[in-house]
Amino acid sequence: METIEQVLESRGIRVTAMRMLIYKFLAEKEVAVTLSDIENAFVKADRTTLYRTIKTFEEKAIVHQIDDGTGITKYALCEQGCNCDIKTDLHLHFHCNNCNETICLTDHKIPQIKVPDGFVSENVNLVVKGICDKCSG
Amino acid sequence: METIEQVLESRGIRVTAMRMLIYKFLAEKEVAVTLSDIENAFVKADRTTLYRTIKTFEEKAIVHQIDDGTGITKYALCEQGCNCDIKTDLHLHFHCNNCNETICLTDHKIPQIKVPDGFVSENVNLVVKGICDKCSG
DNA sequence: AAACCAATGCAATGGAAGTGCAATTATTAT
DNA sequence: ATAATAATTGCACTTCCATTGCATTGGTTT
Repeated sequence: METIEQVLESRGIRVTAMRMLIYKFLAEKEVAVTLSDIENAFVKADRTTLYRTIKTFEEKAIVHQIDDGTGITKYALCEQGCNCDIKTDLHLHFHCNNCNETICLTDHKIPQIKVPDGFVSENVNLVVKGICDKCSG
Repeated sequence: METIEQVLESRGIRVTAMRMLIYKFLAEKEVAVTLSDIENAFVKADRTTLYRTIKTFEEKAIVHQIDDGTGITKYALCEQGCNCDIKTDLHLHFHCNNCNETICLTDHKIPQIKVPDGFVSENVNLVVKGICDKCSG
């Protein structure tokens, strides 16, 4: 089991208290979070710091960005099996229309999508919307 | 062949000069357009009018909204075969990373996506990113 | 023609994303 | 250990898109 420090260091991210807290916050969350979510969790910290921390995490490929169609970008930790640094990685996310939460279905791979002749597919963003398991129960 | 007036009236949209112009503009475009695109095409009209016109079109299901991940929502006419009013309709859009344009691939159907037990799929948003036919030539 | 309702224009607001710069903190070299 | 250096954080500000309230215009109906 890797510690948070080890995770950060192994990706070339300098360890700070703030970064460890934010990483911990993300790790505890089951769902993708917005910048506002993080802001609300760390009211003492500045928005810019939180913003740039997430951007750093994103650059170093320990979080990935999710566009679930709500208009607000969300972020989630890259789990085992999530190859966010690989361009051709296929993301599958589920957005609940009831509780408005977005979760990563990392173990659900996306089938190959055929595109017309002349088109080159580099990346696929797939968001399934509906009712999640908690809300449908 | 339906006239623009007929299209609008059949959906319960009152016909105005502005609305006909905007509809015509959308019909002539091959790609999905942003609100700014429409603004630039109709500099004499007010942004609010254009905005609300698009929203009206959207409510009446003659245009659909596209979130291609650029952060700016785009709109496109619902073509034949596009059942935007039907919840389970599967949208497939292609976003070109080179020219930044987004087009609807209405004739390309999306394979059924399996979701875990307890999840109910109502809608799927699928955006393929890459290089379009014009840019790859 | 009067009354009514929808459509349009103007002004302003809100929210999220992003940037420049100063201040602070951590790291490295002497 | 201390000075020099580099990275991180906080504050203020800006930009851009989306959205709303209200007054005004224009078209319909009686």
